[in-house]
Amino acid sequence: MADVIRMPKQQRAIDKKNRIIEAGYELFATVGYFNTNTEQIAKKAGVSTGIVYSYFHDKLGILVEVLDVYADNVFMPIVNKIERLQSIDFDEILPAMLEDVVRLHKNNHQMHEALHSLTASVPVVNDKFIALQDDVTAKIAKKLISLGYDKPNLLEKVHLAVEIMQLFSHECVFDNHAYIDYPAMKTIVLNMLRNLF
Amino acid sequence: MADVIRMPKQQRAIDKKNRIIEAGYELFATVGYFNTNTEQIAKKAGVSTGIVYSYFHDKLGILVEVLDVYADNVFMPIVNKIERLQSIDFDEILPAMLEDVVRLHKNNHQMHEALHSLTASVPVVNDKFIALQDDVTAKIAKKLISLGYDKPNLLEKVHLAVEIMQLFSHECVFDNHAYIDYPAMKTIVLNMLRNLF
Amino acid sequence: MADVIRMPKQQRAIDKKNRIIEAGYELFATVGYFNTNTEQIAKKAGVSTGIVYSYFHDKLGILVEVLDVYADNVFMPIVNKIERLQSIDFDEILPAMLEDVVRLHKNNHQMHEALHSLTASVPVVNDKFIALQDDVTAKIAKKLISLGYDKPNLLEKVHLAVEIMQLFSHECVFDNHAYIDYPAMKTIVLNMLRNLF
Amino acid sequence: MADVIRMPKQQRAIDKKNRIIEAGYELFATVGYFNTNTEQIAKKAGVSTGIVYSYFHDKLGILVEVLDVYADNVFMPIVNKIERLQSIDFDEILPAMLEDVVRLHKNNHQMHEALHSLTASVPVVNDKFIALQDDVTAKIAKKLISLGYDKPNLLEKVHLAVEIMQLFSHECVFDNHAYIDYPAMKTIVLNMLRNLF
DNA sequence: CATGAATGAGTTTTCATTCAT
DNA sequence: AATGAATGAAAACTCATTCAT
Repeated sequence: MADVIRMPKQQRAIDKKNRIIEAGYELFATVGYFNTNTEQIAKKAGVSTGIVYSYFHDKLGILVEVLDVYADNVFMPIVNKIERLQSIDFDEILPAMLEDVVRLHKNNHQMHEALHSLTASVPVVNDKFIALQDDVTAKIAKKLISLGYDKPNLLEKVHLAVEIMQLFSHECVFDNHAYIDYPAMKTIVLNMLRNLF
Repeated sequence: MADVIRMPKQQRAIDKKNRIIEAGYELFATVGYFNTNTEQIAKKAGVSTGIVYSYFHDKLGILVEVLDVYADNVFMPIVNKIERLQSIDFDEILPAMLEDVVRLHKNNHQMHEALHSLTASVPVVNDKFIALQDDVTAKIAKKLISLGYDKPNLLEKVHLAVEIMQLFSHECVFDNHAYIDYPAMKTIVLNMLRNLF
Repeated sequence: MADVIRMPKQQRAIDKKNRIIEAGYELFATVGYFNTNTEQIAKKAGVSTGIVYSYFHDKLGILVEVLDVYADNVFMPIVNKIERLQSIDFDEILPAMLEDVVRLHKNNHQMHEALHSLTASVPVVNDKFIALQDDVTAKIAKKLISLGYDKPNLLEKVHLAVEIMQLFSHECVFDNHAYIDYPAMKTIVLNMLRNLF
Repeated sequence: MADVIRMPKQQRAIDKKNRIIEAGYELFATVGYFNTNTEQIAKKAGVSTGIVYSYFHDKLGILVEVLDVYADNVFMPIVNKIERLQSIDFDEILPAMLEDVVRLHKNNHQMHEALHSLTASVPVVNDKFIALQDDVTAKIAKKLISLGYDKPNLLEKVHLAVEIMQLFSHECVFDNHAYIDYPAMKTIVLNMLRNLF
């Protein structure tokens, strides 16, 4: 493993690093981490294989930064939106948030799968996922409390709500089950969430 | 890839095949499919590497049969129990079923992760997972109808219920979030499920 | 690095392992350890690159076994001969031993260089060399004592004698200095050694 | 390989070149030529990797100049001292010279090892080593003759004496053998050398 | 002159699969 | 049928050298 990794300062170098992350993102998302090799990443990014190891310690290092991008793409928009709320109206918040989660999941579901698939065998991915969930839950709960929410077990509820939204998004995106009526399911899910809070 | 694979008929051969599947199960569950090699499987099964290719087309072939075992271990007990019900009493059924799901998940969660992780990159695993979910949902729904359940969107509800139970089991097993009060969460989940039906 | 290495039991496999060691011996001797790659070793040994890693943990593992062969080729014949002595007559022993050292060095000097060159950067080689020197010195000293030698500082003398013989052999083999009259030098060296004991 | 290399004339450039040689010296000495890369040398010298190729044809070019520095550090002081002698008194010269050789070896033994290790695989290093030994031997012999020494085989004796001193220094520096009494060995070595001339 | 980013061939090592015995 | 040695393509990673800026 390379001793030192380069922190690119010139714009061109930053672009290059980002292109590698993007290429990794797409390849990991489409064929999976273990089915992607560094040469493919380099080729897709339009760089040499060597330069990859100037910017990343190793292949896993790319994954870690891809995970950060994923977090920024998928969770941050939702958290940011919640944090800008002025008042609590779950009848309004929940449908809007569910829309967002579904939409963002649609754009990133392959990456979600690819990353989730590594939690079992790659500790750093697992740790990052947990930290991300903790962060999201904590931020949303904090905001709700600051807006006056005062019922018990808020953290558990937020955690569950986020997970159920993801679960539903997952169903929508993959649409694997012919017998499922998604609009109906959506209504059911929103009812569940409404009752939850 | 081997042209023909053997359908073992003698008991000794059946045992051998099963030992390979078991070895695969344990290894895939503990270190993941991509981190396991065929030599390790053969060794753990107490057979030669060559013989593996008499019983399975390739490494993926082992995975497929491991997946079947997983289905039998995890889903079938629950489905069977439901199918033996004489009457519907959700206040009784749901807590009992949740207990079962958590317990079975505890025993098989590593395999769950390992298999789930392959849905993105290995089509056959994805297909099998979907078929399994379809089957479980259909069987439970059918039973409930036969016992007189007549509210709408039953398939969507069953599907959701099963997924939420798994989601909760997953949380319990990994216990990754220090701020979660699991008994409280369990009550919340059971309430959600109770309201669902 | 391979988890396990194979201990070949069949004669064919033993031969193969030996052919790899031999190939390594020749290549390390002629072009040096760092200028030899595993593919070259495999090719010279007439085996595939993969099989090398069945018999050796890694490239360094080959070096270690090559070192053992070197020790057997170069030091053991001399030690064995000393150990078979019935009486001490340095006027007879020293010239004979010097002849042996020169001859063996002539046959193995390239390996000597190659191995010696690694003592600085490869700890295991250094350790083996030291152990070898210790062993040779101890065995010769022990034999001399058993034959009645009773002057002081025997270990220092034996150690020095062995090193000076090697030094002279080295000079003879490489014959790098045009101005050196080797027969004359030999006489001088033998006188030194004779006076030493 | 760079077509042309620069002969630095400005002081700043000379400093830069010397810093590269120094950096190479330290790195080759501590971890060996093959375990050092040009980036490390450049970094340690405080220059860019590119500039290295303005002053040296290639990595080997650095080694060659490092070797010159080594020669200046280790052999020249001893030769110079001999050349300043006014009369021959071996009882005085030999212990003093041995002291010098041991001291200089102590300061440079890592480089000695590193360079010696390359004689087998890098012809230019071998050639330089031989030329150096020839030069040292010739200069010392010439001086002794000019001071009236007239016994035969002087070149052989000087050559041997220098080598034995190095051999002893090497033993002292590494101190690898627990059973060696170094003061006693020193006395033995000095006796040998005294008898030699 | 100087920089350090970039190249890409080369290195070590792994492993699914085959095949001689 | 069974063994496990053998294959060789492919993977991750390194580094001497070049070159755009």
